[in-house]
Amino acid sequence: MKFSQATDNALHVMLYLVMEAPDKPVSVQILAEKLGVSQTYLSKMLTKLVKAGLIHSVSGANGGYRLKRNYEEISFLDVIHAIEGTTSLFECSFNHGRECLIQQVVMDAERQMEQALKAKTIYELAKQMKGV
Amino acid sequence: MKFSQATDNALHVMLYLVMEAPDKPVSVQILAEKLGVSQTYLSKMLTKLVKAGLIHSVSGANGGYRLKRNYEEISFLDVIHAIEGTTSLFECSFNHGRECLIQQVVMDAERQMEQALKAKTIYELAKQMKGV
DNA sequence: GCGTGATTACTCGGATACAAGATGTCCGAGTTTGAGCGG
DNA sequence: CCGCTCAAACTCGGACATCTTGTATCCGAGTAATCACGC
Repeated sequence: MKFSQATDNALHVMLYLVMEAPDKPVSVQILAEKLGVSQTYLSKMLTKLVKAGLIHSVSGANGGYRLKRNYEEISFLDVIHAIEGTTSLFECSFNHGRECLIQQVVMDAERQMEQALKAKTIYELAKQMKGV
Repeated sequence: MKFSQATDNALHVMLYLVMEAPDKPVSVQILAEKLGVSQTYLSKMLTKLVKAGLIHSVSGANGGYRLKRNYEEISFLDVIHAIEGTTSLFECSFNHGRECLIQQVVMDAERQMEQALKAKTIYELAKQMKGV
């Protein structure tokens, strides 16, 4: 159980967009270059971010990916859910009559983590970095 | 990113041992039967639990697996770490000069979850279930 | 009756196979911009 | 100077290849308890 590389990339892309180009579309080419990963793979993640409604895709010449209007509100959890999916991290595979108490304990802990990720926005982090 | 089936099994095995046989060794055969999984696969997880120091293995006839003395103190986190490993869930793969703030945010959230898992013991849950 | 050896019931660990998911690449189709060309 | 066409620069999405990891099985080696046998 680990966060995937894709999540790592997605978070860095979002941070880059927020810091460097909150209003202009940026091509995959440039984003991939900045991160040092392949264009085609990065585009997979960007597609997921688009489907999750975090960014827009602008097709055609001078196109690329652009943040949506409400980019200040995008949290870490939003990005992570877009890439990793929103299903619970733990699912009991046994069907012992009552609800599984083990599952409840683990899911409670999971919610703790999600709450922390939800509280922190990309925008907040960007401001913090510019301040440095 | 999900908790593995193995973790699910391990937690249930531990709960079973604490509830039903805190002092006697139980063979893999019986444990596997109770959970409805294969013996050979379950033994892999038990081996990990042994290496993590959570249980003992008793070889020979009438052998099996037995809890260690301090079984009241075993937390969910102990079991999960034994199976999943203790490495951090998130590692930034870019080496931008300074430390990665993204990583710090995610790791902070991770620690929140771990703290919740550390606070809950298997023994506590067993008492709770017997009370029902 | 007592010791010795064989049998039995276990764990332990390595080798292996298989499936799923993450990672990574390639290419054809659609879309918009902008430049070039002809009237 | 205006409008039309065409090429270029993009994204989009599917098909595919590869690698790692989780899941699962099998089997031989080692170990402890128990039973049988012989003295």
